[in-house]
Amino acid sequence: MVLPMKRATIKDVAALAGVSSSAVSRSFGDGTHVSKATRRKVLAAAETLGYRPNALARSLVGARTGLVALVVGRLRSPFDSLFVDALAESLIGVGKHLLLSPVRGDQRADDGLMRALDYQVDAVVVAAGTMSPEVADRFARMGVPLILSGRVVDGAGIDCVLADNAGGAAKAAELLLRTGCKRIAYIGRGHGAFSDDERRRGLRDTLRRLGLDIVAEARAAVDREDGHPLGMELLSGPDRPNGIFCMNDALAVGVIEAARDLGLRLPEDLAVVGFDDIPLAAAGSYQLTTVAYPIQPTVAAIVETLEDRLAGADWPSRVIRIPTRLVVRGTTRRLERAVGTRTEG
Amino acid sequence: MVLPMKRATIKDVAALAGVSSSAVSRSFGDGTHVSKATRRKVLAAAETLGYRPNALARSLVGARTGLVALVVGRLRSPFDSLFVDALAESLIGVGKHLLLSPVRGDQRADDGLMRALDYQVDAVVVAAGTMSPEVADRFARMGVPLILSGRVVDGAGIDCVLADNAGGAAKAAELLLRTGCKRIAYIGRGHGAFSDDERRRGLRDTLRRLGLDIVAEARAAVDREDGHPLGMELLSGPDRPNGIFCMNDALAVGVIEAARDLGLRLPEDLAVVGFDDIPLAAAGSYQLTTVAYPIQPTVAAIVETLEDRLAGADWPSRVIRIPTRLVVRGTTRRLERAVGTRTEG
DNA sequence: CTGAAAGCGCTTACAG
DNA sequence: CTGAAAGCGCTTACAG
Repeated sequence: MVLPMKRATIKDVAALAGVSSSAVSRSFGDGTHVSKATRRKVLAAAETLGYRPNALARSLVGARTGLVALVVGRLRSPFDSLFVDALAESLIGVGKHLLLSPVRGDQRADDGLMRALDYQVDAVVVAAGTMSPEVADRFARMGVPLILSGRVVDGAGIDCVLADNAGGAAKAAELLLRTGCKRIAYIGRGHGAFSDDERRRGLRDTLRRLGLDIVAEARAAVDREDGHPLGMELLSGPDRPNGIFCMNDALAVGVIEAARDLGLRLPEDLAVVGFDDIPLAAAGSYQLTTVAYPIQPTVAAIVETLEDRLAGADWPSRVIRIPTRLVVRGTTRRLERAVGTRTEG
Repeated sequence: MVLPMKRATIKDVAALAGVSSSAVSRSFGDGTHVSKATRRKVLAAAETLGYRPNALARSLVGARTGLVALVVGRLRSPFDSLFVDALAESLIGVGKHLLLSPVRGDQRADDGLMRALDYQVDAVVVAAGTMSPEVADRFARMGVPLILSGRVVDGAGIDCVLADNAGGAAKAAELLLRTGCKRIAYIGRGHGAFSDDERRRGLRDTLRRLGLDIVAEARAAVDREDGHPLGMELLSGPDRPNGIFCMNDALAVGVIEAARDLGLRLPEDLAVVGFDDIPLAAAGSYQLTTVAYPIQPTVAAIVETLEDRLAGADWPSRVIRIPTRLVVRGTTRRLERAVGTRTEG
């Protein structure tokens, strides 16, 4: 039986290589202030001992931990999991690791944020929950960058990355109008959720410019499962809408199911437009027209902002809007004059 | 403008409270060996300074880090993201934090595992990638528990948690047979993926016991997007199968799309059974019959095993099989004698 | 119960 | 280029 073996430390390597621990440390650092010969000896010793620097001890000295926390809610929508996946992968690319700080119940991201601080994270990305001013302030004072995903909050040192919600909603509204919808409804999350609010207002403002208004609204969580009952409700009433803009694709898919259960034809009786462009939107059974919110650019903007901040950038705060793109599929009617093109900016 | 403020340390608290750092440390520890009065003073001082122990420094001394790494691939299937979500949440419940170690391309989980080790994780859950014996051995020698999710690998100190794949596949096979399917195909991942292999064999063995065999097989990744072309291929041939068992629900949904594109009626012309029971399987548009692989018990078993190991349990290795359950929906024909019941064990 | 001291594994000025 | 020393923020025996 093999006895539990302690991890090799810098001292072990120094001893084997016949040098000081300083030399070992330098050999694993930027490689400066070490002779090639010393470095070679050190690396060889490290190899035989299977030595790898202890990231935790290293960060105690004042260097960065390489840890970035993500405060996130339930991974319900496919969009969320794709986002987490892309972020984790992207961070590895810049030598950082993602620490998950899940929060539930829509409330206090504060707990997750404070836990992250205990681990001396280099930065925190907040994608869910609400943040108290006290906690935000604390991050600012400690110089830990805070990046909000999907919402804008004013505050020194707080950067925000999110979709051009109003623009995307306007595109959806215009498409619905131009394809003949007059009674347009909105289904969203409600309760003051940031992106939801912006999308609803984007729709409303565009409609109002033409003298129309949202004819009905429903609020829910953001699941496909929630979309179904809300769709049923909205579509069973007396003054049925003939167009529905949904806060996201997951809800839209639920609405489509509901429309089918009611025997409505899409897009003849009802047009549906979603938001996100999750993979399922392209599935044959849904063919959902939607406002694409691309994940790669979003994650890239987050990581870039994060690196700028860690490099010392000290602008008061930055808001990056990710452009959206209308993807026209089968749940909306054809434009009278549209020919051939399926996607438009 | 507020100057960046250093985090309060144990010394700051000790000074303010007028005690030694030892006293502070004890007050934040198990609370033993401190008088109530001292403790109260310390906690008050900590409160005013906003002090919280540095988790990293704490773990340097030899205690645990509270970090658990998850080596995971792309979060493609909804099952994966639900799993990550449940695991992260469950770990918070026992005071641990999930560090994401994403790996790509199906290969070397080794990189992710070694990175995890650099952060002195208390344990690692491996849900993707292949692991070299050297790395597994290293974990064993260092006494860091390794828990495999979804696969069995022999090795000292390696525990495994996974579905009762053979049993689940047998249930699927029996249902297909009892509802009249004679030409049964399998669509899976191929390339020796562990669970895929077990499910395929479970199907084959059950069929063989009745003198039948799998009439066709297709290999793919595990996406819905992959299921479609494979379904097309399998269903366009001369000797079309009338029953397909898919390695997971995502693939099955793609197959359903393909069947529809070909004008096949489900379940009359073709029966489809999946595995996992993702939320989408219950959607009106799919109504997929599937072998449910429940996530909560799986995650619970993982966390429990992890805690047992950290508590010093030293059995050589443990394999936990999570029972599956057949959920009968619309993609399979009705049993001749079945009445009323939609779910059977 | 309490504090001074040593030490966890590293890095970083500081001399040489 | 190189090493001895101090120190990062904590905990843990060890005396008192």
